[in-house]
Amino acid sequence: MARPFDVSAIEKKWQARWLDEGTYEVNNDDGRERFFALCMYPYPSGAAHQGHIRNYTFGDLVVRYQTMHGKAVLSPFGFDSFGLPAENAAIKAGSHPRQFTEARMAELKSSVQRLGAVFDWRREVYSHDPNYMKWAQTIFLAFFEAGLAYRAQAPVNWCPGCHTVLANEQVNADGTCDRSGDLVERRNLEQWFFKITDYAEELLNDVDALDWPARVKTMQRNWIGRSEGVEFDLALSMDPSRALRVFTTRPDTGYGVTYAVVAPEHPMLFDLVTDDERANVTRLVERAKQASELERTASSDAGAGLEKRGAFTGSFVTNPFSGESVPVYVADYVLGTYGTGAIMAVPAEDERDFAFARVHGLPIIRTIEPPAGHDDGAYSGEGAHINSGFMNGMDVASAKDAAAQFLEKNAGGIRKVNYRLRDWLVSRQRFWGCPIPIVYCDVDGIVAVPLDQLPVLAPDDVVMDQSGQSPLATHEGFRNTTCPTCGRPARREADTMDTFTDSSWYFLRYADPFTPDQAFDPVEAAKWMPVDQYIGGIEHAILHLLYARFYLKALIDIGLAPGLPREPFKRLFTQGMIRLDGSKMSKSKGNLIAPEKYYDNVGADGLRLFHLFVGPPADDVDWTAQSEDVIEGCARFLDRVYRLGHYDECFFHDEKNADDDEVLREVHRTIAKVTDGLERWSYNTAVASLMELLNTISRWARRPEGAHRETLDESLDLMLRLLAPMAPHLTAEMWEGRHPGEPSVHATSWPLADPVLVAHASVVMVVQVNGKVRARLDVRPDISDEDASAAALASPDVVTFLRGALPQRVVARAPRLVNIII
RNA sequence: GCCCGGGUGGCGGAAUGGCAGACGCGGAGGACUCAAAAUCCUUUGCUCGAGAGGGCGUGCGGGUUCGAGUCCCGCCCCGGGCACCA
Repeated sequence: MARPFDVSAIEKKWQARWLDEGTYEVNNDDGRERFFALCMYPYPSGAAHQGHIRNYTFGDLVVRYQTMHGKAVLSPFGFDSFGLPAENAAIKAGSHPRQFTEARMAELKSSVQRLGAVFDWRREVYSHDPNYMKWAQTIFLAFFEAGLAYRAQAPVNWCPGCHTVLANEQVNADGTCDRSGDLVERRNLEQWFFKITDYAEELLNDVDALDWPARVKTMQRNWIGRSEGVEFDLALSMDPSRALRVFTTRPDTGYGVTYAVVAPEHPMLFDLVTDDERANVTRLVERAKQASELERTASSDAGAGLEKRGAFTGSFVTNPFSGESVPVYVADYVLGTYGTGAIMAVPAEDERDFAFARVHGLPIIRTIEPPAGHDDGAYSGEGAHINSGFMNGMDVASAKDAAAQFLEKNAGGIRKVNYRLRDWLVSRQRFWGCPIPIVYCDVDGIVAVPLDQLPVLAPDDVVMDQSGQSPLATHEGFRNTTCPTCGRPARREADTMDTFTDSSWYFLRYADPFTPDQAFDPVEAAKWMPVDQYIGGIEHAILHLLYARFYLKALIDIGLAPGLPREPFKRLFTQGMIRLDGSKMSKSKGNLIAPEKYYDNVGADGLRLFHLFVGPPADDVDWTAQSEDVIEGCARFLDRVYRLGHYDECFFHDEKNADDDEVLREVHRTIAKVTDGLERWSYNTAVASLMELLNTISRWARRPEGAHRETLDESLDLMLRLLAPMAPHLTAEMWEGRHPGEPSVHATSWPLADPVLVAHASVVMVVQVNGKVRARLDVRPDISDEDASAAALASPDVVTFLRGALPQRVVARAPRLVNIII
């Protein structure tokens, strides 16, 4: 489309100026009120895609808006530059992931600059910068010192597609890899973990106070999964001196325990198995070991396959409530990693136990009277206890308490809180990540690399063959070293850290990237933290946001971040994703609509306006054939702003009159609406009210009788200031033309609505008869209910409509409405 | 199965319990033009009516209220998250 101004020239001019003049650089000693605005650390996948554009459009609006409020706004940029795609691409191309990554970084950087998003580029940080790695490794070692990083053998998730282990958080519910979609395998490996479970309680409690979207908070709470219950002993019937320890959240249903179950991984399992049952049990355990999570959880509902998936051990334990002997089974529906890895089974009140009991012909004893009409299945709701000795008649809560006391007295019971959250597995058998700075010595064991030898950098000549072994393990020059403690030959750790470790503290480095001798100076970081507004995708609702919260708490506790707030992100906004044909638009799906094609035509301002206007920022956007038209519509709006600003077809008169005043009032109402819209993330309506204002001003100034020139200028200036955070290039250019030699529009303050002007001189009052609109009257905004009713009843339309009928009742809500009931 | 969202014109979407459909896209008609593009103007929920005007309309069924897209109860459908966590 033909544009009335040179889009490219204007945009290039201002982008260069913001960059060259360091307009959006802020120093840590800035005296203004501070605001930390942050978009999530992007993975450099190449030129920005629409998701990035959306993210930085919102982020840049916040930066410019808060700056216009007189604040020192920290707006940093950097790259989450380690990661698998670069390594895989490098393997394919026979190059080094660094080359690949840095080329993609340059592309992404140039396309966010092309959008006109402004940053303090002096603070740029990227994960594979040796200077960043040094501090990443220092933090790892500090965690190690403090016992927060440890090495353990554990059944872990192995992704055959990614050739590495994954954290629990990276495995989907169906047992597939979050990244590659491959079915994840279980392997028993020795790996590094971070003790995030130490923080489960605090991570859960602190969620409450966060100004985050409710659903993200819920997802975090669910992921942590706190449950209160009792851990106690089930004594072996044959040998009461030994016991099976179990955890339950429903001790009140103890009289209904008709069997017990241990997980296939349970350490006591083979003590319990009798000779007769050994073959069956072994078969089940072998199968469970090899089964993927998917297979193990697949047929959960129907009850199909349950028979195969459980076996009698031959042993019995005593139900401490009833004193009866009940059989012990092994079944893979019980997890080795949760609670004690063993449960008391109550089929009447637990669906899973019920399904298993049905298949294996185990007795079912109700301990809670189900409500009338309940089928014969498990009932886990409220109700009075039956068949429960001392608990008969009690409700669930009091029975739980009574049962807990009973178990404390008679079965070694203790009340316990369990969490679903597991420790964070951070080892990755890949090359393109930050090496774990550890050395293994036959004499001294696991030894930290001395701080003055950091960073540990991977050599460049490593073969990345995806054999499943860490690429670094095959590089003898890297692998062989000497023990820092005893000097004898030793071997380096060959795994790298999960890249989520990099994104767990980058915001702290942003706050103080200048300190040479530590990751960040806590005094400097405290000046900016917490992040006032964090913006990113919903896909990070659990992983990144949970890890980063953990990191900050841990850093404070081990003394690396004294004085910092314990939560990193005060406010979070999660933008909707962009979909094309129903699926998420992403590089990996290959369904990108590149922003470049719009830059030359509608320009960055037009594209930004589209993302602001197309719908609520939190909602997903469906990219359709219509999107192109809407983008053009946004550009058309900017063209009209430009033409009006140059008085195309405008006429003028000298004496200010009531029409002119009314337009100025509309301008002030728009200030109020736009401000409100920007504050509550209703960007689409903020843009809409500016469009409306443009229509109003434009119609007024182009009437033959014309507009008052000074009022028009005042209105245009205010409109440009409101539009400045949304369409920064055009508004900067127009402002410069209208105010040569004065500070830029972005250096002006955010307009304040004058409450006197916002108030309406007269308002339209609706008159209803029986709830239907029958008349509209102009009234003063401060009209009383009585006067409003009188005016309504006197209005000719109403009189005609009533035709003498007598009002039964008149409801007045002055000045908005009067409803006459007949 | 459980927990969140959501369901409004042809489309994206607006609406502190008070004029449903702001704003934009698309459509129709018109002005300008030799013509087109661009621009501007008018119009645009459905329906009955020549018109004035009327009726109906926010997934479905009830309810509260003078008044419900909005609140309550019961459903249906769509999207997302979680799902043997004892």
